[in-house]
Amino acid sequence: MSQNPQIFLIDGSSYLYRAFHAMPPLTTSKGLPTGAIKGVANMLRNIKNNFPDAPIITIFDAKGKNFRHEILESYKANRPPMPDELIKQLDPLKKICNYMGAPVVEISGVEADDVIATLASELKSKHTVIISSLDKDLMQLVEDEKVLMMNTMTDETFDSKKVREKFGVGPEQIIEYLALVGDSSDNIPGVPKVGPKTASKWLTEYLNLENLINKSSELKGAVGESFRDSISDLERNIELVTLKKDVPLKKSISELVSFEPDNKALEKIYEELEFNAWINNQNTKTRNFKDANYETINNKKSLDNLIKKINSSSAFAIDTETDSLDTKIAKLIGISISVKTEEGYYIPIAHDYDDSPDQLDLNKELQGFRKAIEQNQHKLVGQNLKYDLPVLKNHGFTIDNFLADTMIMSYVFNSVGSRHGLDNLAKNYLDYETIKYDEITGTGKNKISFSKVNIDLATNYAAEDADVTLRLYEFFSPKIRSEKKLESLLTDLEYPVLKVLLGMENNGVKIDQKMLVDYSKELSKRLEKLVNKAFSLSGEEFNLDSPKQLLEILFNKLNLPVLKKTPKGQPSTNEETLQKLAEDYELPRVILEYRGLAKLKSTYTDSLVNMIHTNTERVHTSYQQAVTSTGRLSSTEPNLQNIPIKTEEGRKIRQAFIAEKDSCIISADYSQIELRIMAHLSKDINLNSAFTDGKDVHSATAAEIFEVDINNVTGDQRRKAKAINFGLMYGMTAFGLTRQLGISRNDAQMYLDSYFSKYDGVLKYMNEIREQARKKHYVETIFGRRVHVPEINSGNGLRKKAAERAAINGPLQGSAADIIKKAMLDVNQWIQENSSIKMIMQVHDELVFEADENFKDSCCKSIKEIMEKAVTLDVPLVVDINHGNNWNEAH
DNA sequence: TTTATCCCCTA
DNA sequence: GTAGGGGATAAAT
Repeated sequence: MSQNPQIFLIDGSSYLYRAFHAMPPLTTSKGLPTGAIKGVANMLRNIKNNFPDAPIITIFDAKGKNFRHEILESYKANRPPMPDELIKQLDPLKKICNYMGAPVVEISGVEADDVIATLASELKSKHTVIISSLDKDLMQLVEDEKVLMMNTMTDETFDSKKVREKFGVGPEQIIEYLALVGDSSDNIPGVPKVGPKTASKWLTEYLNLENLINKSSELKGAVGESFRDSISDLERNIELVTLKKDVPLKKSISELVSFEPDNKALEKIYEELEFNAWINNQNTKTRNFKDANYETINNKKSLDNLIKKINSSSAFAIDTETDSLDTKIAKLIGISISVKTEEGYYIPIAHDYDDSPDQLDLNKELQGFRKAIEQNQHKLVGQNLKYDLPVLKNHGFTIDNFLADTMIMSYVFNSVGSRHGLDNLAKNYLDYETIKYDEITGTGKNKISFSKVNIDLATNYAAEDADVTLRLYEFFSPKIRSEKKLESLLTDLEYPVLKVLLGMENNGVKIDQKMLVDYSKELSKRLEKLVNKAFSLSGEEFNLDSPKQLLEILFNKLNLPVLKKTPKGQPSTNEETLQKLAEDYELPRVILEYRGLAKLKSTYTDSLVNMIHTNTERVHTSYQQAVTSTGRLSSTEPNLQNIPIKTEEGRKIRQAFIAEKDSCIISADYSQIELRIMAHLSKDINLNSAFTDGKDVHSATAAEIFEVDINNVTGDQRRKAKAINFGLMYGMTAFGLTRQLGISRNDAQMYLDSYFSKYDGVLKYMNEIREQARKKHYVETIFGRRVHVPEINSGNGLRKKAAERAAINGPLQGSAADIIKKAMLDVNQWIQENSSIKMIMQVHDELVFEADENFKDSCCKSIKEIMEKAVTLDVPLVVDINHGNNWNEAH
């Protein structure tokens, strides 16, 4: 290592874009976007923290064109303009850099890279220059002992050896390498057919471009031909990728190096940007909270002390460590508690490794602790309690209440901004990097059970999780408490729903295993026949499951016409395309049938059987309460919300969803709930009257659009009206309608115009929603749930339009989700008094029950009534309800 | 072993 | 056109 002092040159523009896309769309309470600022500023803080003595200079691209545009007109022509949301963040960020003592340099007419090259060449005699950037062009500047490059995101440092490893050529060859390969992000065309492999091979063999050009006749094949054709472009490419090292600077080097920070101004701008965690925290610890104190509880005295603290606290966080994600079999390895931020306690219970120390026994020394938790359960805070509560319950804790769940708090606060796992929340809201589970247990085949984790390590990890959970609780509490609707949504809807979901997951659903296994065998036989048929039609064997191989057969071997391409440019083989091809060819028809049956077998028959729990012989899905942007639940392992229904074959899967002996399945679903919500929210007269008069809504719509009597609506007219009604809820476009109905663009537009002229209340409502979204960046459901649409003012037209559609859909889908959640609470309340029925599934607008055969009719009557009364809208809510021996019969 | 792509199932 | 989960293959690691 060189003895010269280090200095950092930061490529601000490069990190700005990266942070903009990587960070959640944070804004201040006034709506100023801050995600990108925070990302870049955080990186600077880390550098300052890790290299406290190194000066930093930040370089940004100046606005406008530069000399490279004169060399190549199309240079960077494929770059979209900088989004508005990003432009707004430029000035505050540059201020922060300056205040931190990392002066900003931007010079017009050249790029940031040229400025960096100039600074590096001036500084390298007296400093070790570390260039921090994501841009590979800068690799050309690397010189061992003098200039290094670093990717601060991944902590990779590049010397010439690392450059050679990554690109196959040294830093001095990078310019010629780039001239050969080109750069798609800068829109510099390289030599066609020459990629990284060929370029490094040639440059290693011929050492430089000059030799390569002189001996170009030796180069073989199509690649050689392509090279000879492109020789004239190479000189231009060299000019484009070579960085200028003689850019005139406005400030002297010594001035830049000795630039002084302004901490007062820095505090002030952090306040304006609401980076609260950074205020008064100049020294940035990335891992441990300042003075955090984590303790292992392994004797009676410290346990009693902890119990006292729990008793006198106003809220305490709890987290369980176990050996399985399945709560039904998970064994409790330890429990962590935090009663006060910066404090955390870990009680190891079942750690078991060589020399593991004695631990307190759950049924002996920990009895008093168990009582304390039970008695203080109304003060209990957790992160994803749907996991911890059943685990605790299975280990003898009687808990059916809690104070807060930080995962749900985050979800209600902003369902869109980020994922709601603890690690993410700590990072996004506390600026804190947690110890990761994988770090202490390892991954893949080296992964060890938590019981094998050293207790000291486990204490740091687990106590930190409890500490972070309590901090998150304190972070979200005031924010949610000040918004009464959000507070009510959280405590009156989501928390009670969490408890209902616990019950449903525990109930599970009975599956007819034999039937599914038999069906799977039948499918295997039919699939084998189809495979053989496909082989004989195509003249060779291939993997029908591989779109890539199929594409080769269909379009290259058999030369079928390419009707559609995938987003990545490959000819598509999706159902829609194959359907059209099937009109003229047999193979696509066989593939379609194969795909349908293969999907049934792999996704439903086989995997559903695999998910039958050995202990209960039932399937227990996991409902995710903090995933969707709109408030809906989602279902995983297995997903019970996408069981087939549309085809006869598919419905056989539903026949396998059965009830215990002397019980039956009841299915209750809301009819047209989202359209009814649209009627309620828009107050459109026509739409409202269709529902209040109990008409068939699609026929009523058809009657309006086509100006016929509702009794004379044809099947085709109703089908079209139905498509329009559905499109309505998805933020319909004429283009979408065209595809759905297979009609011309003009006709689609005509139907739309006709619709909105008859339903002008709907049109008005849609415009109002878009307006509200633009102003507030979110829309609201009937229950006051917020659906954030951060890209509503995006400079990118496509994204903006997509955000508008999401804004229109949000209140409809979201209110429907609110309503069925409320219905679940009401029905569950009623179930408390009726042991003869269990709620077993929720499928967005449908609730499924398993009920005693003897009481099925009275159950149906009660459930229908409760669900229809869950909320009162301007239009009636209607529930269709049925019972049967299986889910298919009940639907 | 992980990640990306394509395809397809639901409300 | 909205909102999701997940299987199989192929490439990247």
